[in-house]
Amino acid sequence: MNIGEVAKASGLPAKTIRYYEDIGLVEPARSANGYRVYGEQELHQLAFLGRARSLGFPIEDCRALLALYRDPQRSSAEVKSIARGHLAEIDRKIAALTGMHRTLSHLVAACAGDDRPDCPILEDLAVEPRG
Amino acid sequence: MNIGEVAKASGLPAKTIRYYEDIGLVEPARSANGYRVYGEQELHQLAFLGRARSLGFPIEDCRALLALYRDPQRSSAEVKSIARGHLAEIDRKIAALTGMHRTLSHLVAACAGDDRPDCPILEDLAVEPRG
DNA sequence: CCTTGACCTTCCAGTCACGGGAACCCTTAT
DNA sequence: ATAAGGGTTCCCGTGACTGGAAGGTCAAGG
Repeated sequence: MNIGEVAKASGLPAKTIRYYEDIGLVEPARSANGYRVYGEQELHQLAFLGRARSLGFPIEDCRALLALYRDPQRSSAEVKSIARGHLAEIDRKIAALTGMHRTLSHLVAACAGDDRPDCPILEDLAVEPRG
Repeated sequence: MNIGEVAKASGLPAKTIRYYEDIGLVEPARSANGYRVYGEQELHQLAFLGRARSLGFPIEDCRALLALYRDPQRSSAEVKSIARGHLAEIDRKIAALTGMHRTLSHLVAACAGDDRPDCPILEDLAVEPRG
């Protein structure tokens, strides 16, 4: 398969697939004309990466997960540890966003949104320095 | 005030303050020796930016908010519109993260985490391409 | 045989919001 | 004279791609 077919089948853009080769994630063979040639295995691995990325795993986690995926001697504990780390990161991000949401939604609710200049949102942002 | 004092008072790193000048957000005067010189007004504006950034507003939103902050003729409607746009973006991000969290927490719960290779997490990631 | 169009290739630049570090200048105190 | 602790500019790196330029390859049609 050429990169276009693999892109269609995996759902990843060709650009992304080349990038993954660049950083050593999935390295296809080359045909005589220099085109990338992918087999079923590479296709599976690219789809695996796409799914992992869609769950928000950073690339380095994906690299580790892919290595475990390839290794029949892996322990599920290693996989679970990576997933738990990522889950903790997700929790952190949700907490940060939830805090912003709470503050901002209060401010938005308090703002008249008319043509006068008075605005609780700006008043909140204009907090005293050093206070 | 020199950049160090302003950094302390505003809570922003000096690097960030220089960056904000680079992109035209807050442009201080210069003293004879080339040092940046900040007044109270600039300090307030930098603190304003720090607060806006801590609520997750992207820089271009901050630029617009700062312009409104400076403009006594502003309408609160403009401020509210920016805030609502950002709030929508936060909602989008929370929804995406919540989806990841749901999937991942199920998978983590289902994984034994022992020294055997069988792993529901990897099985989920190894979804069939094109299916 | 030539051309067109759809592929493919590499490489470079840009994204966002800074942070690290080098190399150098200014001021004050010892 | 020198050392410490400010300040300055400039360039590179981050994460995970995306866009675009310049050019090679291949199959079909006139």
